[in-house]
Amino acid sequence: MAVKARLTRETVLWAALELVDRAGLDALSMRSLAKALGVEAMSLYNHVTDKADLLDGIAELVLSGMTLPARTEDCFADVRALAFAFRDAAVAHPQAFPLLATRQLGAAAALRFTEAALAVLRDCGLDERTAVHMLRSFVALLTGSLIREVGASLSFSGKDSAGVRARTEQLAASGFPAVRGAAALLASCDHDAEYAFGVDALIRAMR
Amino acid sequence: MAVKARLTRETVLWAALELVDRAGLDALSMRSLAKALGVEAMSLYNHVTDKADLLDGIAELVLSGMTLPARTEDCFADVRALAFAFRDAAVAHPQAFPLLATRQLGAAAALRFTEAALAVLRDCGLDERTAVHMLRSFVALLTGSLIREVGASLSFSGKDSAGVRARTEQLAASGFPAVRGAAALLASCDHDAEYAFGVDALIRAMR
DNA sequence: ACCTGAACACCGTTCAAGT
DNA sequence: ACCTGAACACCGTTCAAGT
Repeated sequence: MAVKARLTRETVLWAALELVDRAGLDALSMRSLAKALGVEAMSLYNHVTDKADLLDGIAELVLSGMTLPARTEDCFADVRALAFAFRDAAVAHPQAFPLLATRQLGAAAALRFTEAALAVLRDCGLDERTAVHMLRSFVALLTGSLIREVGASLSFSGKDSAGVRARTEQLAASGFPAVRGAAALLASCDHDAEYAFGVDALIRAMR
Repeated sequence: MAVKARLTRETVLWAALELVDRAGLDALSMRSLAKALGVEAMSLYNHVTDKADLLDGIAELVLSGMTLPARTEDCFADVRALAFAFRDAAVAHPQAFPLLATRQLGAAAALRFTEAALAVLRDCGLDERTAVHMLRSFVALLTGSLIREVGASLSFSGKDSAGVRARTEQLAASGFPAVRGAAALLASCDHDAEYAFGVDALIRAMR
């Protein structure tokens, strides 16, 4: 709308992220993005080399939006805060998160986070090698948790009580005894609490 | 080749998985799959409802190929064995793994694994609620680890020593002190050891 | 330097028609 | 019941042409 401003890589990436937030990853095409910008599809190629580059750019944009927590005197609390900063950045753009998880983010965008995390882990008394291992374990846990969370989105959060009840009954009738026993627990998921459980478990392992 | 056998859902799914293993997810289209089966694209719709159903079917196929380890007297060793059975199933079809991670696998295919894991965790002395939390943390860690592993594939495994050296220098020149210090460790990744580190950390937290 | 329009070689999916 | 062929409404990307 308004006057058609000159395109830049920044405006293209922001518009792409906005489109993904609003309509999902499947709705993002070079043509639909161009239309949202009031421009022809081919104009985009002056600012991104191809669609893969566009997706990389979106991932970097989301990652660069992460606010790193201030340090405190408690290094374990700092680890926890970093984990939740990661989550905050991800759930701010849930539809875009698969891009972060799936593609190898060219170190550049991730380095701020890596630097902060390594510094905190070293302060907790880990040697360099162990700090890197621990960082990788944390990132894997956080990534896996968030993939489940954004994949499950509404239906699994427990808000949809009819769905939860239906799933509980289905699990209870599965014929697997341990599954039957835990049916109600398996049928819904408090993502925030689940995330905290995992983070705290790894922190416990660290001590 | 040979006589053109009648299509079934099974043959369609197996051919799809074979195509993904050989040429990657991007190479899988209804048309390319049909050609591989010596058939027209529209014939596939007699056996899968649409492409999403096809992808679900592939995910289930991979998951159903998992060999669950026999129980031992050591429940913690059993947890570890389950984690590596999960990894074995995934790396047998690395190109297909993003399908498992991304989509909500309709419980059915995952239940065998869930049942085995819950039983082992209960035997380790966890109550029902904690066992479910712990299972979710494990699955998140394993999923996140495997996404990194299949995403990084060759280049990051340490085999490509020129690449490792180039990445090390780049990280060392990044201007981030903690990153610079750990540059060599960050530049490559022994996926098997990394996986074991994460699994053992969570097991330590469990005890 | 940046944007456009037409074109190419693809997609997933529908529908009516065959057997 | 299952397979086909033509068609529809899309894709990403190229290229030559405009300004």
